[in-house]
Amino acid sequence: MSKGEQTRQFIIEKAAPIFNIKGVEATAMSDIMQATKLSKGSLYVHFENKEVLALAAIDYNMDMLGKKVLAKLSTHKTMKGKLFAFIDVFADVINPPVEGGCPMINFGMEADDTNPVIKKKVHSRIEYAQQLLAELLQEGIQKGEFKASLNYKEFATIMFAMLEGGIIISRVAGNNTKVNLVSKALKKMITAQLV
Amino acid sequence: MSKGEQTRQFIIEKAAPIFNIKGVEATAMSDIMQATKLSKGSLYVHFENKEVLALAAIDYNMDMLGKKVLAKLSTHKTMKGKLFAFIDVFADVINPPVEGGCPMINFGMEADDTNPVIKKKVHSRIEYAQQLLAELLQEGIQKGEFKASLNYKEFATIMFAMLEGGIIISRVAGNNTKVNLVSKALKKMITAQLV
DNA sequence: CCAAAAAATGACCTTTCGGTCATTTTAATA
DNA sequence: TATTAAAATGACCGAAAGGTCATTTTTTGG
Repeated sequence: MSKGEQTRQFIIEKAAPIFNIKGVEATAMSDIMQATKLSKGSLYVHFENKEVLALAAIDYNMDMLGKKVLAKLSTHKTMKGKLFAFIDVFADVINPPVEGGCPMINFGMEADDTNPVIKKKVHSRIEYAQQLLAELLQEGIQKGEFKASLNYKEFATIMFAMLEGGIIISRVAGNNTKVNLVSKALKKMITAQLV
Repeated sequence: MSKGEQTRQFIIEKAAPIFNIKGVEATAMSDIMQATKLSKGSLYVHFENKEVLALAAIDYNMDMLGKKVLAKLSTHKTMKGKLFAFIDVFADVINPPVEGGCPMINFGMEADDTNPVIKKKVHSRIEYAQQLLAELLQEGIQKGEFKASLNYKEFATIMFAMLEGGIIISRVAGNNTKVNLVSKALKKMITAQLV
C-alpha cells in the first residue's frame, strides 16, 4: 500500500466516527483536520471534496458494522445461535458495534429527504441486512431447526424493524433497557419457531 | 393574540417542516427568512437565537403529530380500533402526519450524541407515546376486549419499536411496502390478544 | 387621534465554511 | 544516489453562517 493509499485510509478511519456522530452536514472539514492532524490541503489531495469523503466514511461505517456482525455470527453453529448473536451485537446501544450507533439509521434519517445518493446507499445496506436474516432463517428451515411454515422473508423484515426501533428508543433514553426488552421478545418469537 | 404572538407562531409553523426535513444543524436562518419572507432582524425579535427557534419548531412538530394521532383515535370506539388507527396514521411514510416524517426519529437521531436538550425532549415524547399505547391496551383489558394475560407495557414498547423500525426501512426505500408488512404483522399480534 | 411601545428592516460584523494553489517536503524508482 | 512524481503544507479566497443594531414602520391603548 503506497503512502497515498495509507493516508487516504487513515483519513477515512478517523473521519468515520465523526460523520456517524455529527452527521454529514454538521461535520466540517476542520473537524477532520483536527482528528487527523493533517492540513486542509492534504485532505484535498486524497478527496476531491467533502461529499466524496463523506461517502467513503459512510461506506466504512457500514462495512465495519457488517464485519463485526458477521464475525459474531461465525462463532455460532446453529441458526438460532447466529440470529441471537445478530440481535446481541446489533442492539447494544451502550457499546455499539460502530461508534455513534447504527450508521443505517444515522445516515438514512439525515439523507432520506435531502441526499438521494446517500439514501440509495443506505437503502441497499438495509435490504442486504434483511436478506442476511432471511437466509439465516431459510437455512434454519432447511436444516430442520425452524418450522417449515415460517415466512422467513416477512419475519426477517419484522426482526430488523423491531431491532432498529428498539435502538432508537434506547438511544434517546441513554440506556439499554427498552432495547433489551425488545431483544427478549424477539428471541421468544424465534424460539417459538423452533421445531 | 397580539401581532408579536401572531408572527412568532407564524415563524414556528413555517420553520417546523424545514427543521424536520433538513435537521437543526443543516437548517440556516436564511432558510427561515425565505420561508417566512421576513427579514433576519425580525426573526431575532421573536427568537433570541437559532437554538430557541429550533426547540420551538421541534415542539411544534411533535405537538402536531400528537394531535393528528389523537384526532384519529377519537373516531374509533373500540380499543382495537384505536390501536389500528394509531398504526395507520403513524406508519404512512408516503403521506406522513407531519411533513418530513416522524420528528421523534428525525430529531432524536440527530441529537442523541450531540444535543442533550433535544435528546431529553424527544425522550419524553417517546415515553409518552409508549404510555399512550399502554393505556389503550390496559383499557382494552379492563373492558374485556383483550386477554388479561397481556403484558400491556411490554407490548406497547414492542409495538412502538416495530412501527419506528418499519418507518425507517420504508423511508429510505421511498415506499410503504415494508412498513405495511410490519403494520399487518402488528395488527395480527393485536388480534391474537382479543378475547 | 396621538404618543409610546413593539415590530420590522437591512446594512453590517465576525467567524467559519468548503475549496484552491504555489511552494516545500517526502517517497518512489531507475 | 539522483531524478521525478507524489504528498503535505498553510496562506488565501469568496460565500455563507449566526448574530447585532440604529433606524424606520406599524400596533397598541389612553
